[in-house]
Amino acid sequence: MTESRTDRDPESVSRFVEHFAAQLVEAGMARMPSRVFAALLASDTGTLTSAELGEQLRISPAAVSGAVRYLAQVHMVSREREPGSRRERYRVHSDQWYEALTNREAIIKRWEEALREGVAGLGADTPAGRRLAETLDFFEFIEKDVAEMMERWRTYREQKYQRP
Amino acid sequence: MTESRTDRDPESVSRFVEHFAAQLVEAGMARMPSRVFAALLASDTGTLTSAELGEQLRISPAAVSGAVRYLAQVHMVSREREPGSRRERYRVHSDQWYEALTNREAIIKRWEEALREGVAGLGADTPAGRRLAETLDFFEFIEKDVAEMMERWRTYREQKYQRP
DNA sequence: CCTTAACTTCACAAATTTCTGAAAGAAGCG
DNA sequence: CGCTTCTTTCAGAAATTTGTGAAGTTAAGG
Repeated sequence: MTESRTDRDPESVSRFVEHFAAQLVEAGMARMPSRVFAALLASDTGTLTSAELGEQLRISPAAVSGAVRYLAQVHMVSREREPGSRRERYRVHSDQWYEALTNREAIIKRWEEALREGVAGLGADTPAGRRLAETLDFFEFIEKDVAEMMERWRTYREQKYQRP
Repeated sequence: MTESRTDRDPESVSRFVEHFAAQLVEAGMARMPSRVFAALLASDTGTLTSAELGEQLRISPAAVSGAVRYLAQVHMVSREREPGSRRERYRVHSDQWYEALTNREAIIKRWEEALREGVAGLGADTPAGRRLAETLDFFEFIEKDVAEMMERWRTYREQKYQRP
């Protein structure tokens, strides 16, 4: 007998969720957001309600709330309201995943700003100032290049998955 | 009167160090490694001894040791022994900076592995399995592209700074 | 309107991380 | 070889972070 979509092996799901979340944690993301994101990735529809997340991950509504607030802020998850209900659903779009990566831009921008101030403060003609300037140069270079890379990915993806 | 290289305005140095370190912390790096790295970036020669770091940042030798152990592990700093001394010097090469970024490869590799297992466990023909597969596809794509990007940077840099 | 389901916020307890001082461990130099 | 200087390790105190229960807020549905 073939399994319906709703009773997929919870064991397999949980194994993936915890394993993938562990990798995200190792990369610096907090635990609850990592677990919630992984659970959404592994869901059938790409959406889960707050209650489903709490039950599946064995965490309190408060923990779900905190995790989702963070994920929404960095654009890895979006929130939807089911019409005619007070349930909220959280959704992962497969393409938000890399938009989130692009959002590293904001971080890099601040690094660049700090470096610029450093060059000014220490003097562009000092050894340290030159080092900072070259570092800044590197960030400016990759920033531009990353944008182009994302463009290439979009092209590749549209062509491969026939879905703009 | 013009300042010698050794008595640059400590105020400016400190301002840059703490400001830049704060940005690194925000990006997920621990505080001491962030401060130590920033101090090295802002040093004249790109090298500092353990004692100099401790004094400048007002931290214990133990803290320096821990921070440097981490930085060396992720290849953001290398250790050198001054010949004929038991002093150790820590150095930041301007090009280790981006080699460290490349080291993100290791992290991405583990993500890919976890995703592959997920696809296998959930079934490549399920909605969730397809979502994971596309995410995996994305990582494989950018992994290749990042390598090429670093190559372009090296070329650009050599040409601009006349220093292979 | 009032009730009730659902999410959020808040204060706190628990767990974890961070940094230090003290002691132990290398390595130059006489 | 032993003294001295520098670095590392380790146990623990202090600070921070994390997750919870409980109270508070919002909005659907009668």
